[in-house]
Amino acid sequence: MPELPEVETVVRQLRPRLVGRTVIAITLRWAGVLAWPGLGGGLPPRTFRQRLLGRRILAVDRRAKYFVLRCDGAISLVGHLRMTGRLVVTPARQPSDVQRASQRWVRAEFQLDDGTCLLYIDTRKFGRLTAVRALDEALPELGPEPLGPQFTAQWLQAQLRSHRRQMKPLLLDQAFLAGLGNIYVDESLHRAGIHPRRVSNEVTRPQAVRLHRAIRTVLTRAVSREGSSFDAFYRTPEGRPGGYQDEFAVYGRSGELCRRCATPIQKTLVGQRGTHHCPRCQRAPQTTRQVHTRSSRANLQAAS
DNA sequence: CAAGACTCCTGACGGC
DNA sequence: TGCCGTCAGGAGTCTT
Repeated sequence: MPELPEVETVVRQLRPRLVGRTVIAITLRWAGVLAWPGLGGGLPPRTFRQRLLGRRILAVDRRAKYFVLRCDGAISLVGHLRMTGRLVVTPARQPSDVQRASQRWVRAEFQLDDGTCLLYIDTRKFGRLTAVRALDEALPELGPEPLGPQFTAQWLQAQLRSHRRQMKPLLLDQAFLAGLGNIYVDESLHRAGIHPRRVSNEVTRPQAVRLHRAIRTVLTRAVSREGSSFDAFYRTPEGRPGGYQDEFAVYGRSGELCRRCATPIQKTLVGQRGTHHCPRCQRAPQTTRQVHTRSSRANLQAAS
């Protein structure tokens, strides 16, 4: 599922093909793709077309997991790939085999002035598109970019202390830190040796420093490998799978052995999310129940 | 403020 | 073989 590294890859590969192009026609194959939260149900197709037709694409950027096509006339085409969204540029005449196979999942088509076509493909229909003048009309509250200058170890430590939330859902919260998803949160927490249920204000200073470095390392490596592909869904706009899945330490490895300590990786549910961790490298926080129940006290005595 | 439930959607997969 | 139920998951919204 596209997270920061995947969207960054998409944006980098689309940039040379899109910058300078003009949108000359738009076909919406599924109007629901415009249902944008926080914009009164999203733009009517007519408005969406009016805002974009004839615009020249000036830049292709990323913010969090959103892609942003900045156009002249101060209009931006903004979108989210959610689970199964893809963007590809096809030479209109000769779509590749991959593109032909995806035909039934094409939700929007943008014809460009050089004869190519930008396709927005999305099997599960979770992805969305919109067109706005100011970016903050479309984007919800977002935390800092984890690869940007604002994300420092000091900032992270202060923020962790000022919240009292489980680490997994906190790092998934885009208003806290923007761009991490299920995969990279699990990978980062493992690398930092922090249990996904650990409460944020109990994370020690050295752990916060390690987590900061882990997030940066994991994301940077994942970007350099063009993201992660482990199912049929994520492919780069050039049709290649990413390579970072080869480096997964925990994600999708439940039952397999931790590469650091050879303990079997566990899969659990944390905040309604499938969560992978190593029970030895990432020690579980002691819950009040564990501390106070009679049975645990008996266990402790038995153990000692 | 935190956390859980529920929703959207469809392909994949397990069970029989 | 084929049908059917279940699951996955980003993020918004609603409830506890």
